[in-house]
Amino acid sequence: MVYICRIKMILIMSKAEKTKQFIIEKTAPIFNMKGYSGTSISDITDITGLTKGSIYGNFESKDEVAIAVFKYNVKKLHDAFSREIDKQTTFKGKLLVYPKLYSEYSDLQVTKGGCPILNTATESDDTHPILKKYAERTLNYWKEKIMYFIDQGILAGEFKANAIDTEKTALTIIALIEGAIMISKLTNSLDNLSSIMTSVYKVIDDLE
Amino acid sequence: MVYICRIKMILIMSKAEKTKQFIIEKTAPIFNMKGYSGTSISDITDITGLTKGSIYGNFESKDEVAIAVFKYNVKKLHDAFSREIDKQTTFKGKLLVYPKLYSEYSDLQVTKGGCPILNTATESDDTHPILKKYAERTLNYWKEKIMYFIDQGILAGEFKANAIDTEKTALTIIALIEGAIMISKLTNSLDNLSSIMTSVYKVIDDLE
DNA sequence: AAATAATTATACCGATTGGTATATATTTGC
DNA sequence: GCAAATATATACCAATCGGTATAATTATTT
Repeated sequence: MVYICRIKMILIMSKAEKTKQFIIEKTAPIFNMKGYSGTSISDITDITGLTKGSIYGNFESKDEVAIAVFKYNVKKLHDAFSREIDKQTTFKGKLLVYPKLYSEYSDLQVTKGGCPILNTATESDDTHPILKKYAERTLNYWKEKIMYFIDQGILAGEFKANAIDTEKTALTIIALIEGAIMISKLTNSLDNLSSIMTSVYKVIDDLE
Repeated sequence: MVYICRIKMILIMSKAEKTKQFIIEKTAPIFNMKGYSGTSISDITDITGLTKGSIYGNFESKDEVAIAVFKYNVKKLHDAFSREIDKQTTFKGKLLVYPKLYSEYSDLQVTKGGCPILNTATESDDTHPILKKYAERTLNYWKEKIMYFIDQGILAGEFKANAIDTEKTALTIIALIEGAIMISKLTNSLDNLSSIMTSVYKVIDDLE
């Protein structure tokens, strides 16, 4: 299903669209590792093997590449989690996918350079309002998703009603995960990552 | 006491040391907001009113300025918290200073641009090993401090013995705070900050 | 296969990057 | 207050920055 879609997509795509996608995929890890201001156009031409003219023939500006790359990185992460979440039959199970995936594989394999939301947020909150807006929207989308799982879990009788501050819980889970990624990357320790993930487990456990 | 020390320090300092300090103080918010690669030497000359020759007469390189600025920002934050921590008589009280200060004032007033550890960590973990090392050491210092308070709290009978994973708790508190700062800055919401701080309160409360 | 449209490469733009050599002020020790 | 030491300013460096006009090359349509 996914594969058929993918092949079909590639067949339908024009040359320009393919090149555009190629640039995005090749550049994604660079932007996520070096950041917006740390990534230069020559970084993009180096990694893609294309020339400046080709890059600017497919994108209006460095900003446009950065935005496309951010969306790509987020989608990649989103798909990886959705695949696991869809397998779960309970809402608690769906929520537990977050700490489970992070403590098992770590996000480093999905998007090289850490969490794109965290990276984009910390770099652009004082400097790049456009990228900031994209990061903010993504964060909000994630928060709403967690809140939805909690609310549905309450309706399904999985979690205790009345005593839960849904938004606070969602924000706490996100804060723990993002803080854990930062710590884990800084200390080069997957142990630290999974250690903090047990705290996320507890937050979710405390809902019932 | 603090003021006397400060005046004495200024009197003893040579011209160069004063200029050096002046550059650090003026540049501190810039580096914390725009990051290492986002801050240029001309940003430094602009904000200080000095010339390039003067900057390079006092610092060997941009790296050296960045390191000095990082240390300065950390010390500023450290002093603000230490002042409150020293007032507390119990170890639980000392631990509670972190969520208390963050939910009351927010760190934004102490170090403009957010938490220097978080900013430096996310920018330099894949790009700047020297700055990364400084951020890592600072994080470790903070972790050890929290662990010390928990351990001492256990010895003093404030917290329950045996059932506490000291390191995990310290990491969880730090992750929550750093994640909260990121979220709060991204969403421009102090409500989100204090909301997550209540989760830090709970982590500390659960120790007893 | 030819004509047209779209894509990529080349060569360039002015501005800015981090950094330095040297000249000019300014402190400092005596 | 004078001389030596230090600190600051000026003018410059090659390299790189993001971006563009145009030429050469490919795809696509007919």
